[in-house]
Amino acid sequence: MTLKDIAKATGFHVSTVSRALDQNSRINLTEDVVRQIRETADAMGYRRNRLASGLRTNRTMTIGVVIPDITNALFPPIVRGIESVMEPEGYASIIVNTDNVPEREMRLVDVLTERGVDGILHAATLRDDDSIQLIRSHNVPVVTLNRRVELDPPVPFVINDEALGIRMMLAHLAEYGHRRIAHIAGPVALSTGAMRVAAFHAARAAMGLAEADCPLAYAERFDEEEGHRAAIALLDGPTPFTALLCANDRLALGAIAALRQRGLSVPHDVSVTGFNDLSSLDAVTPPLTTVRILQFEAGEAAARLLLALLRDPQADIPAETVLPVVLVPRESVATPRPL
Amino acid sequence: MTLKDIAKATGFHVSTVSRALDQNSRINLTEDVVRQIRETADAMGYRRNRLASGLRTNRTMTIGVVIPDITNALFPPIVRGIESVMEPEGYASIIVNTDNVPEREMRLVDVLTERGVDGILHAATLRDDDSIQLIRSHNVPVVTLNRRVELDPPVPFVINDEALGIRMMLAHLAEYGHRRIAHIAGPVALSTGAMRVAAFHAARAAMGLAEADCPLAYAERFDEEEGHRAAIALLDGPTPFTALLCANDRLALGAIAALRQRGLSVPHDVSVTGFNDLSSLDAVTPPLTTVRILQFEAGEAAARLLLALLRDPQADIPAETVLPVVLVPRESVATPRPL
DNA sequence: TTGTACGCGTTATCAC
DNA sequence: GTGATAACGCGTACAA
Repeated sequence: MTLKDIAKATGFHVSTVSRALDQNSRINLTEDVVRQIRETADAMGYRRNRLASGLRTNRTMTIGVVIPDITNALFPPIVRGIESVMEPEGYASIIVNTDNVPEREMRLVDVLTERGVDGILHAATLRDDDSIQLIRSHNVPVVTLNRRVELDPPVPFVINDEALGIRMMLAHLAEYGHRRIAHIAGPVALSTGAMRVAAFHAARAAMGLAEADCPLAYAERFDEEEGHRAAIALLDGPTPFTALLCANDRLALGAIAALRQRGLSVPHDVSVTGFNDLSSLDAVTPPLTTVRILQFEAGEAAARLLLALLRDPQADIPAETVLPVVLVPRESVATPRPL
Repeated sequence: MTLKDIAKATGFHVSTVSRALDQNSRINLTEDVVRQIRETADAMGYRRNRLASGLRTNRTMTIGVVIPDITNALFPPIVRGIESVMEPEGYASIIVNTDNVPEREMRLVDVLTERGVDGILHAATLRDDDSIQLIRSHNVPVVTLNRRVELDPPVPFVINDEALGIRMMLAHLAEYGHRRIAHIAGPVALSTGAMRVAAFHAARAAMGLAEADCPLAYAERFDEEEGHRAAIALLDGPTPFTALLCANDRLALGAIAALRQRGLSVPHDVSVTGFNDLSSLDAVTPPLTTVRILQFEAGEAAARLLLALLRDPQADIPAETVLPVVLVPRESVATPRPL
């Protein structure tokens, strides 16, 4: 079923049929002709060939979504948020997983641009990321979300209020009486890791906690294994602590496992906190005190920004969107036991 | 950068360039010409336009992946399994979420076929599913996974050994001494729900447990809310039970919440079991006894089947692939307390 | 071994 | 208002 078939069936010319089937050009046609063409097109089950259309218009009505790993519970809600905005507008999404490997990222961006995606939503960017440059060199609009990239000219981004989250959590721990608060920082190559550890330093200083009392360990990935390793490193370090503020939930889960291995109870011996509020964290033991971020909404917001760019590449869209976060107090924090 | 540009730069004709850049037709060309063309193509950064290529060949090197909901932890590993096979072969995936709504399913299949996907992996099929017929009417190869559809001619599928899983779990409970075992069945519109409840009946009878001692409740969706509702219904029913075998993990989680609300302890008052072994189920309280299925491997297997079909639509591939399951005993099962 | 010519399905831009 | 034509980039039967 092609335009040609409909043309033959109705007796009109292909171009007339094309116009009748297009919302915009339809205005130049007699209402009667439009109706007739559309009816037989429907009857014959005509469906526009998006490849041919894209070849002609340079628009595929497809976007690329770049994420680190869909099995990480952080990302599926983001993907659904994106879909909830893009799908009603007629856009489909090609999703690729980078595993935070730069080479993979570059190749996958190639995969996307080869298929002529109209734009890219990038939730896997590193702070210094060549793939963004690559995308730009193809003149493909891009918005990052969850993380940001530091580049000139700037890339519009949608992130969470990392600083506020860390501040609230630190204040929460202080309220319980903690003065010796350790931090497991995330990878500094990611904006989330970097921003959270910077916020930790700033908030700690502002609250008058001594730097010497608040030891730090850096995780190389945002996962349980690294959380475990970093917690052990802190426990084996010279500085005692009563609370452990982790840069995300998975680090916290790993840290809790490590503390238990060392015979420490959470929260009675050490309080532990996370960040993100992955689902079913209320079912773990103890239910984890954490910071809730807006995953679905981040996807929505970024998609809306991209949509504006797709309609008009010169559109003046906000460069920075920072979504609010909420403290979720549960049971992994208690009053400190005297050291 | 098009073939035309390379042709101009090298002095050869477009078709010669096209051939030089294609693995298969290259054999007809002088080695020297091929080298020269490929070198300048590389230097000029040529990349084949997959749209134009697809328009010509009817192959987009893109497949469609239909799942119910990516935020359901069951599916991300499946998606990665698919990707692990398809991506190295040059295929990209368009992923769509049906939410188990038939109308949505139909529209999303349209989205996929419009974009000319070469094949579809369908993990969201209903037992009686019109979207599969729709796919077939477009002559697009399809393999279902996780679930199966009952259609003639049959659609190749990759599923888990549901019957074995249920049998093993029932035997496990019986070993602990349970004779009064309730079942929360999944939606019978899904092959997983139907096969598990059928297996429950068969295994129960084979083990000599009285049907009257083993009450049933049907969930309308595989989620916590329905698990909760069904558990309450069983508790309010006339038949007492000491164990509750749930058709999947999420139903079990909901059921445990319901039991607790009624002041019952798991596993001391009632043993509860799940199916699937979603990640971090070992972190919940109590750690859930369940059946582990091979999610990633299911994705891999289905992708390999589809790949065979993409190479040769007439390929003789196995109609049924049943992956092994493993019982994972944890702490949600104990010896029954006398009624 | 290389070049010619055409068509895939659509749409933009003419002319009438 | 409608029709004719060309072009998007590529692949391939056919000719040379």
